[in-house]
Amino acid sequence: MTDEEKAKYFQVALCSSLVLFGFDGEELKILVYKKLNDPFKGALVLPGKYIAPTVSNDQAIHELLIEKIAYDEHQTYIEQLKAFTKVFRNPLGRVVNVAYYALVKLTPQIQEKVKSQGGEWYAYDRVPDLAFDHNEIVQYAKERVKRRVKRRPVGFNLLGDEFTIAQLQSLYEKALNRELDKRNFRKKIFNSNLIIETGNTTDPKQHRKVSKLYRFDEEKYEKLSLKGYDFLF
Amino acid sequence: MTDEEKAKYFQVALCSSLVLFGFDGEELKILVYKKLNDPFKGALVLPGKYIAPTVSNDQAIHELLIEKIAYDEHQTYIEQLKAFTKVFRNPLGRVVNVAYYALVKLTPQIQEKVKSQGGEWYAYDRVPDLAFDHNEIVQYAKERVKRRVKRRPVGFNLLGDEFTIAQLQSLYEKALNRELDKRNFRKKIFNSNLIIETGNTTDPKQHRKVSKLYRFDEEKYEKLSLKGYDFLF
DNA sequence: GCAAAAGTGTTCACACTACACCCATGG
DNA sequence: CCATGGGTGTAGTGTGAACACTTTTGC
Repeated sequence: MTDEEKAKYFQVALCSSLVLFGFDGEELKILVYKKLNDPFKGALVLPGKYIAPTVSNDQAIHELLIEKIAYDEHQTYIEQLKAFTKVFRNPLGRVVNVAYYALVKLTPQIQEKVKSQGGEWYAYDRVPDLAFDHNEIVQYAKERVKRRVKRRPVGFNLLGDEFTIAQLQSLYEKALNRELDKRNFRKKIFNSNLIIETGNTTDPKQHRKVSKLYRFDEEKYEKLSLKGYDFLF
Repeated sequence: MTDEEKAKYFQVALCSSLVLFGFDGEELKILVYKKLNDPFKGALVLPGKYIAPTVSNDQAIHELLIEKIAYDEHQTYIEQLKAFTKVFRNPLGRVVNVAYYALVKLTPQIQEKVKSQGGEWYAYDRVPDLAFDHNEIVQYAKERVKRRVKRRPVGFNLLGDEFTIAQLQSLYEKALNRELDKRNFRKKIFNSNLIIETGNTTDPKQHRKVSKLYRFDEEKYEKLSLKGYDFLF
């Protein structure tokens, strides 16, 4: 490649946006911010950042998650969505957005950190209009999550170490956007053998009736997934 | 963003590589080229090109397909795979590769065009080592195609307007990389109701016994897919 | 005693699997 | 007449969907 060609091609900027899904045991939510500077000052956008040529996208997303929610990387599922590449998606010039999504459990710590950063959570199906092409990114992320949840047990990243079957079901209902039958749900989950009873129960003061707590059997899943096992749903 | 920041960020180059799957009725193949200039002169690579900041990726892929195979865009399935973004994937500098894959039927015209361009087809499971991170891209593409073929009738793009059930089955066997039972295959395909008998048959001179030709019912598929219908397999 | 949430089985329909033989034709 | 490839049916198994009542306990 000649110097001239290099000058022609090497003038694109890179950024990454993140569709962060948080589950608080009740609602599945998406994180957005109000933009503090131009372009689109005041508009709502996904968390994101520009990426210097020397920085990897993974590194950038990692930094973004630290900065915005002080996350625990071992309990967070992250995956690239795809590149959003329209020529005029950003008024500053050609900016390619390599979008990601992540799934986290909403702990009080995260809630606080997000608040201090000016972030706002919106229910999964009530995300307002966003600037740039971020509506499209959110739409794409939702579809991806729906599919993933059906075929891989990614949902467990949205729950704590221990959870009740009811919480798990509620999560699946939110992500799949439809109601599920309690008995069928339990059957399916227990048949998968990927859930282990921990022996603990919920705090009897919080609910009428205590319920058993379970955890996800990661080891067994690793083994199964090596054999090309598909979850279910 | 200050001018300084702009200078810092706007120095990435964009390229797109294409994993082109071709089916000739027998074998499912992938197209590669021998690289004519540095870096990696002489190595095998996927077809691809650098993308100027003013050109969209879709446009670039379109041009690439025209240039390499003179394709018919209405009979070709194209989809973005994802962005490959490693910092040091290209010795020239930071180059983000937004990879695509496409599915085409190998007509004699395409075969000829490819030959004249110096392209070579390799059987799906016998693609040799490629330069850059193209092995990884091919691997990713194969997995994507396998999944797509299971859930959406994309396979039909690899066949002509009319095809026999045997051809269709052979294609599925190649893409899924396993053998299928003839009777079960026919049952599944006909139950989907997405296949229409055209009334024509294969040329009696070519085979011992003529067989019926079918075509894909695109209209019906459009309707079904709006309702969230998943193909099968 | 009642509201709220946990927990539990059965039946039916459908889809997937495995499996073997006859037919038409060209050579 | 035989080699090639097209075409066909059944039985068994497993999975998904629909559906209602009992138990516990805080108030």
